[in-house]
Amino acid sequence: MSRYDPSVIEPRWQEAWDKAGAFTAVRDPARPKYYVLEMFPYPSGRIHMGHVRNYTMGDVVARHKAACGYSVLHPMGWDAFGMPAENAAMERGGHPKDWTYGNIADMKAQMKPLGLSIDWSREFATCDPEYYGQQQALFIDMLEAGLITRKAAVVNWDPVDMTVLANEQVIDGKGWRSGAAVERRELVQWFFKISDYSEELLSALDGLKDWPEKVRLMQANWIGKSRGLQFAFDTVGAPEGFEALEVYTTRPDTLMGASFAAISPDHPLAKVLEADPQVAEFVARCRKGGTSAEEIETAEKIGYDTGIRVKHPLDPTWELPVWIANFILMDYGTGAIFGCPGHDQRDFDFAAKYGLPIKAVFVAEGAGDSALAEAFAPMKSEKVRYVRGFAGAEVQTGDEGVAAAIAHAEAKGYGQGVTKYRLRDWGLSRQRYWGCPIPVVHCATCGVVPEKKANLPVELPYDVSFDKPGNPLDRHPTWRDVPCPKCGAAAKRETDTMDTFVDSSWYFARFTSPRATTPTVAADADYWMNVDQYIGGIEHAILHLLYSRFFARAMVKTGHLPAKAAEPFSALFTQGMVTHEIYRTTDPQGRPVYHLPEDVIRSEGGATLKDGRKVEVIPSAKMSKSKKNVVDPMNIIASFGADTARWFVMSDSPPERDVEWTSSGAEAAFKHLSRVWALSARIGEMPDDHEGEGDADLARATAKAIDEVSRGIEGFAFNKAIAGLYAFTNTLSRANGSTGAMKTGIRTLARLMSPMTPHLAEEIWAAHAGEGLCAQAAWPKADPALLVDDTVTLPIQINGKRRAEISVPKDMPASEVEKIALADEDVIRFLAGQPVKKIIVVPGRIINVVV
RNA sequence: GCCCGCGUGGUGAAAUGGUAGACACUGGGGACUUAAAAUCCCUUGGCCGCAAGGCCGUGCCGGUUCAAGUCCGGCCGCGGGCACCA
Repeated sequence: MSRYDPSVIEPRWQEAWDKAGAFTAVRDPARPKYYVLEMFPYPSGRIHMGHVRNYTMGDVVARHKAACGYSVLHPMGWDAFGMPAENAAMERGGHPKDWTYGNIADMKAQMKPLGLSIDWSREFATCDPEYYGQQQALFIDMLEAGLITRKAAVVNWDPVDMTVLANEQVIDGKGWRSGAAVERRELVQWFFKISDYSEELLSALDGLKDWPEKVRLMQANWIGKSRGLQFAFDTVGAPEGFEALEVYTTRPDTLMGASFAAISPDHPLAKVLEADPQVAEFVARCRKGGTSAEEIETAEKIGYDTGIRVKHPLDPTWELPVWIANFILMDYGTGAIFGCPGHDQRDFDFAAKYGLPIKAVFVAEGAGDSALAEAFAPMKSEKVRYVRGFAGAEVQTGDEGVAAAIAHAEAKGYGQGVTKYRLRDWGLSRQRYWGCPIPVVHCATCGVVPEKKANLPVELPYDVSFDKPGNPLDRHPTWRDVPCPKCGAAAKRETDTMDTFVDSSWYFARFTSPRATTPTVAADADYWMNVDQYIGGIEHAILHLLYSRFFARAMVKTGHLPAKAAEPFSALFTQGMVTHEIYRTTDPQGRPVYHLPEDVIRSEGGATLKDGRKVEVIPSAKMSKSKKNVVDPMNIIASFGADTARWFVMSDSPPERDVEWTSSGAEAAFKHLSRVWALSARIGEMPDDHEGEGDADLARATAKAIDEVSRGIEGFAFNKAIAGLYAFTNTLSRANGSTGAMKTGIRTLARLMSPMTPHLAEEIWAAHAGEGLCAQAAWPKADPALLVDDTVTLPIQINGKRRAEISVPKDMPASEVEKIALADEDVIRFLAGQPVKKIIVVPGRIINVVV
């Protein structure tokens, strides 16, 4: 008997599939279609275990659906623009384009041996001019449809390198290269008007039944719909034009607890006050640090008393001071608030720091003894007492209290109920080279002019240098100087490029007609859209998926997608991440340096580098290029083959859960596949006339395996499907059935394993006279009659503790079961003559005797 | 800081509110072998017990229920996202 040798088997079958065109997606109106897509990779150059897990999952689904008779589209491409290519150019020289295409070639060479059922004829990279040219066409259509606008936005500014930084490049408030303190600076940029779709993107979440609940919840919170009160304070001592100060609050029920008003450092009033050098200095202090929400909200709260006062809307004699505060965001509401330290933690922290009054409006029952509460008159309520309130208003809490307060304001005429969304417009401008050029020209006379579609793609120039920080397009000698497309006068091309999220917001649509000279083709988009199953990491739960939902709507509006594709992903599965320990040392400047697992020697007590230096081990976290905690699946494939790698990543851990990568399981997976190989060979050597015994049991086990594996795959419980395959393999290898029954068993096993281990499955299929390619054979069906056992074993509990069990025919009436249970000798022993109060019989499940 | 999730043996895990630990990994014991590897068999949550068997056990504290890993309330710990990482 020959040894299981994947290095011989796997290339053979990959060639056979190629030859048969087994995975070429065909638009076949006679068959139902199925579009399965895994989030496409960034071409870092190396695939890692997260990729293997992601693509194997998609491949299992694709192969299973194909076997079930669907016309399957399972494409692959490259999310190829982005900062790492520019960083590589800066660090190692070379060109981002060469680096990227080199990486694509390397990664594709690593993916091919995995034996994925991908239609490679549809492959593209987002940095292909044929792709981004169509993206530029979409941009122009969206601009004309009013979906794009220009406005000022804050960016991270590195004052030494004189360049814009990504949040990732801001470390502890400092630029990653220069080390200079980062500032927030305003820049005029392009925006997609995604906020126009806030309500629709929110309400349509309800229809996404096959999305994980948590992703819908995260998106809903991100969109952040709130109902609140907008009203104007009358000001005292404010500059001209600021006689009123508009504020928005989601807690108008706490209006009587107001102790100050505060405005954002970016508020128009603050800008006027900046004429005062003291204010200017304070505002400059507020601008220190990066733009990320985390940084802004965890920064120490600082404030500046402007000396301006506002009158409380319910009592004109009651004046509140107006502060400028760094924690007020201009992006949300009106950029101005009233502070109620009694009911808001941030306001409380601020008031405590600056000695502002803290007033409670609601006081919990039982807390009434505090000096604070006693100062006010008690009010009626179950849970709270209203201390200071609106004249004549009933005391209410929560949403009802907010609604009552809004109604009160509207009746009295000092404010209106307003619905706001936290969702901001999507800023797409990036001051970087390696992205899709924004196809517009700035003309002194015509203003902003879109490029003519005939001139697309606006291609990136190759002759650029990365020896200076900043965007090389900005200083390119000729690329930016072009005639105005409208008047022909000398004009300048936009040098900002698009956010890479734009590239990934429509690639799924492009896969339906990847070579077309328009972004999409109606017949193809109509047939293939929507994506029936989208698979990717939970880290994309908000941004990528929300942007894609917006883009699909924009493409419907501009005629590039059918209306049904407004929600582009019918079903979503978010796989868990593959995690790994992180290995860190520090450089002489005290900055962290990370090390690849393959460069680290891990031992019982700790870890060292090969040169003996000690390495700090940080607990397992998401595999990321920046932390270098990535493992190379190529080593596993080289030693054990792709089927082992695929089997290993699909077994054990449920796919939605994070899994820590360990090397121990790989060998075990290989051993198991070798056992299956040996089993297949043994059955192949059985004499044709062997009669054996237990064929009926074997048929039952086969049916059970088909059922378990099918349900496992359909329910995204691949680990359970594999558990079923282990059980069936064990049964089959211990069985002594007739030759015919054994062959049926091993053929079924091959068919059931084929989504996970397609090469081994083909080999076994061929050895046991399966017709054609296993990859193109129909999925087996379980005989339902064989799935039900005639007798069931029922546990008997006494007061909820399991004490005995009985075996009864599966359809025995409950009254009979009860009698048998009470006659059981273990039950009699445990009851010890106590009278039975109650007996619960759950048919086919359990019996509980209560005494 | 805000939003979301997760927590079960030595390990990965399983369990429509109904026998907790299926299926594996590791460990232990055995068979085969001159020996080792490979392979096969048994065993493997903890404690008590010669055994039969018993008690305890799903991060912690409480609650609902005939019955809770599962439902509810409160904590603790860990992880993901936070709009210019992809």
